[in-house]
Amino acid sequence: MPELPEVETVRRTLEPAVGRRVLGVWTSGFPLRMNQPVDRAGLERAAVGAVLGAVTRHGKYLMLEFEQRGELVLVHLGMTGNLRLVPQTMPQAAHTHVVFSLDGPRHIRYSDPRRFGLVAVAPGGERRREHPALAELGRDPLLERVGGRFFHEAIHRSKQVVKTVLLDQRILAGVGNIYACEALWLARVAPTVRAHKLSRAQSDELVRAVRGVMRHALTRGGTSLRDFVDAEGMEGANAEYLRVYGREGEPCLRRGCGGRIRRVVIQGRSTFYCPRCQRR
DNA sequence: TAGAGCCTGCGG
DNA sequence: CCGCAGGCTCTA
Repeated sequence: MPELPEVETVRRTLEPAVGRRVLGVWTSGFPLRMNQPVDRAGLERAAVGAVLGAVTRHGKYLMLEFEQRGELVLVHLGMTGNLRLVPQTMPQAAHTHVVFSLDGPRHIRYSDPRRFGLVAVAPGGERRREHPALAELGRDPLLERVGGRFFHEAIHRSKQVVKTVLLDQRILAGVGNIYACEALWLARVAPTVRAHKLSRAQSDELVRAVRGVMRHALTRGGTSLRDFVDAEGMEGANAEYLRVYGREGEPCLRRGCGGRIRRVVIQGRSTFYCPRCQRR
């Protein structure tokens, strides 16, 4: 479900919880990503009794940071996860797996029907990269300086196709299937091009496109295709601005192109592009 | 470095 | 019933 713009939207809408004290943690007992059980004792150690100091993000990972504590809570939404700030009295939705009760009228609930997500404890501060999920994360294109030089350097020896490289979280953190397709369309690069074939200029263009489609999506509160909602339960409005994703067989929206959008499978993921205007 | 696997739900 | 889904991880 969520890529960088959606996760950032959740982060922002979670901010009202900053300053609240965590009173308790509840877990469903169901395992999450890779059948890993949620470490309830660890969550209690990291959060209970502490004041939520900040909600930060790197790529698709959210981090709940607590005042006067040495650990943070790491959250990844997988495909269908969501973090909601809801009234304590609201009935618990199906597939709720973690709840942080707060000293205010609302508490934080994590739900995830497919259980591909992650709620875990990681060391705080500079040591956060000791957690395996963060260890190899690449640069966040909206938080860090990422230029064509960096990207070109990272991929110029790769034998992979460019779509695969965009999805590699060790290079750019936060790009997912939708925005990879959208950025490639915007940069006029076919997803099947070998990464090492990209010129420095095309790398510049592609990185700019990644940032562009993400910033734009963020201003719309993210893309809701089926079930994405932010912490307040609001859907994003970006779906109607998608240029290629999900548009197989429809006309290319580039002025004067006249091509038809094709769907191919790359790395097991549906990939949409215009064979007419995206260079291969 | 493909491909399978992890899960549930939805739409055709 | 079948295929497909915004992600990641482990395996051959």
